[in-house]
Amino acid sequence: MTDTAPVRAARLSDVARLAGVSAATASRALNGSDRGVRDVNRQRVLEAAKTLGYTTNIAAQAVARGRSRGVTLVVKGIPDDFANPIIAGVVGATQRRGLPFTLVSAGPGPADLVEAVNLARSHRPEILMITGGRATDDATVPDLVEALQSYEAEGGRVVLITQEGLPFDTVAYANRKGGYDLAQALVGLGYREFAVVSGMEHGMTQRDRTEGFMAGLADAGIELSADRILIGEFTRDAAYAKTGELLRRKIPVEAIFAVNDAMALGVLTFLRDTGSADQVAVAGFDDIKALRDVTPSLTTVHLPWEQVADKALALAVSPREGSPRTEIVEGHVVVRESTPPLYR
Amino acid sequence: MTDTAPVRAARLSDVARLAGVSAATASRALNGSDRGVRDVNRQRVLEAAKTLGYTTNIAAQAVARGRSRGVTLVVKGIPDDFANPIIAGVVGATQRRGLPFTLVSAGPGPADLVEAVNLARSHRPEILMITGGRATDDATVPDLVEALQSYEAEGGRVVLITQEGLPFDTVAYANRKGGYDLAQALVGLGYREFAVVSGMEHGMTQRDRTEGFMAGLADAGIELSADRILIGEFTRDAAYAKTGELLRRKIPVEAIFAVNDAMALGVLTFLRDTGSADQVAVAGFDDIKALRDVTPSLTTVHLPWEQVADKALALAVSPREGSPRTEIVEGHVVVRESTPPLYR
DNA sequence: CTGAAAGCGCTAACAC
DNA sequence: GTGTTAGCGCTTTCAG
Repeated sequence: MTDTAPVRAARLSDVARLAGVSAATASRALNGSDRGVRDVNRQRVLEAAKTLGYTTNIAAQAVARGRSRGVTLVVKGIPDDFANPIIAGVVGATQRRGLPFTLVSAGPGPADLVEAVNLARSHRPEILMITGGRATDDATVPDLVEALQSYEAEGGRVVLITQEGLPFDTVAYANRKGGYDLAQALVGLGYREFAVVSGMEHGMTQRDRTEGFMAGLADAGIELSADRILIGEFTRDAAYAKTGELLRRKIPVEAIFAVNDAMALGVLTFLRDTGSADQVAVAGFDDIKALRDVTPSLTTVHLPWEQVADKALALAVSPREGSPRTEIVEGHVVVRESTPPLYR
Repeated sequence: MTDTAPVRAARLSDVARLAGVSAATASRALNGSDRGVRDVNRQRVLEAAKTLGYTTNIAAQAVARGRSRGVTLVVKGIPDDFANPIIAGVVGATQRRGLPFTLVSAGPGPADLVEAVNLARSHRPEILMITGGRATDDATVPDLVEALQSYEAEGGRVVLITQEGLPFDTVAYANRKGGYDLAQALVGLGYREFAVVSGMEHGMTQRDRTEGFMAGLADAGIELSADRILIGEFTRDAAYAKTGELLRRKIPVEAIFAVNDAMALGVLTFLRDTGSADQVAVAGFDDIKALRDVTPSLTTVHLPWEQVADKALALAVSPREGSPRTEIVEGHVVVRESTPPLYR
């Protein structure tokens, strides 16, 4: 039988000894970015590493270097079902650049984000990215900003995705404009009576989308009264429920705008379940891939997800500038079957 | 203006000094699992840490301890949209237990898995989990096994999810049984003429599901000829295309079994696009949440995703046993609208 | 181009 | 209980 006594993993010094060089040389050959190792030695080291099954001890490397390579992404609110295109994008983008990627997931409470950021900080990554919604009335924002600022002061880079308005490099969506354009498109299709199904009251994303939508309507001479804006949770289920509430109130509605696709799906499903699917149009926001096969296909605002992660990473690896930069990613309206032209 | 000179992050010794204790005591108060610090001192340390904005340097901790806490998950084949219930499950399960979670994503090639495992190894995590499909003819399996074995020899714990048949603790689905039960259920509904849309030829998962399905048919006296089994990629798009091929061949088909839900969606969409949705039944496998609102709702084999991650973690934290354990997670057939009873 | 030596920040015996 | 003293495995001056 094989001996089961815990063996220690091969260390750099083991590799060095086997290759007949010093640890310093082995280090340079294996991980050092600088050149400056004779080819013979480099070969020897590489070979020794292979026969020993050596893998760099990243932690030790991070301690010695003072910082660990790659990006750590903090995500607020990982959904159990729906796709998170941002995570996928960042995973892909880091992979393409050969950067190690680590994910830290934050719990649902407002304070959880700060906690998660501190956990992420403890990894001392070169790049820290944060994504996920934020409430406008979030009392923990100062804590968050402070944590992030110390982190930058220590030499790390911070990029926010979606978290507009904080003093860090940011990639954000043109939520307002998307809402505006969508409203105009729907009016162009002939709709006049609208309702909005939105998420929690203080969410920035939904607020901007809703405001943009209202502005778009206003510019077409249509006013959206407060009773036509339904506030619930940011989920498909909440949207499903809210739609029922709306219709029960007998408010005449030709089209419902849900502030994201997941919610639009809830609206759509409610309408279908109650047999009113062909009487009320539905539009969403995001254009998530997982929904491309729903029927009727969903009119929505397409967001170029792939670009988001790339832009974020580009910001992160470029030298810092005096003041924080914000990259706005614009979406565009995609009209599909869920909002057929309305002839009156 | 504030000074921009890179400040160093607060170290444990800084905290200790401010609290008027030794580094050892500070360490014990902050991170040490043992008790043995007077309450006064503990308070002092905690307070000092807070005023200094101290966060543990995880890397240093890992070096000192020889291993880093938490689980690293290696995922083969992260889809565009990140709709991976296993990842979500593991994120949730680790979070519930307060364990740090790290994700390493493997590229699409067979050798990429080994590479990703070695990257994961270099983090020296306590627990290494691997998920994602494997081909039966994968030539890199020996390398994978070797890497994983050295890792265990070094004291790490390995748990495989979905990757049956390797000498490590494993959580797997009852793919064969699921296929079998589904076949029986469909026969019970009155179907007799079947086709299977499957993924790459050498995939273990799809092979087991297909074999189980065929066995289920066989036990009902139905044979599935080879020309009724379509092999393509493991994606919605491939399934869409393959369905077209199938129908063009004029093979009489009453029901199509797609080996996973994503592919079933492709089948469904093709049928809908060509107006034959109500003539051919469709069934999938997985019961992924994102598809709960498709129409017609999809008959499928429900897999208890939540359990998978929990079981995997339970295996990982329990002491190792002499021989590798395998936990089989069973699914159950859920009949929905996509396979209405067929009266003949 | 290479090696010796001094840390990186933390933990873990081992004394007191 | 608490402090002292060695390291953990790697990188990085600094000499040569």
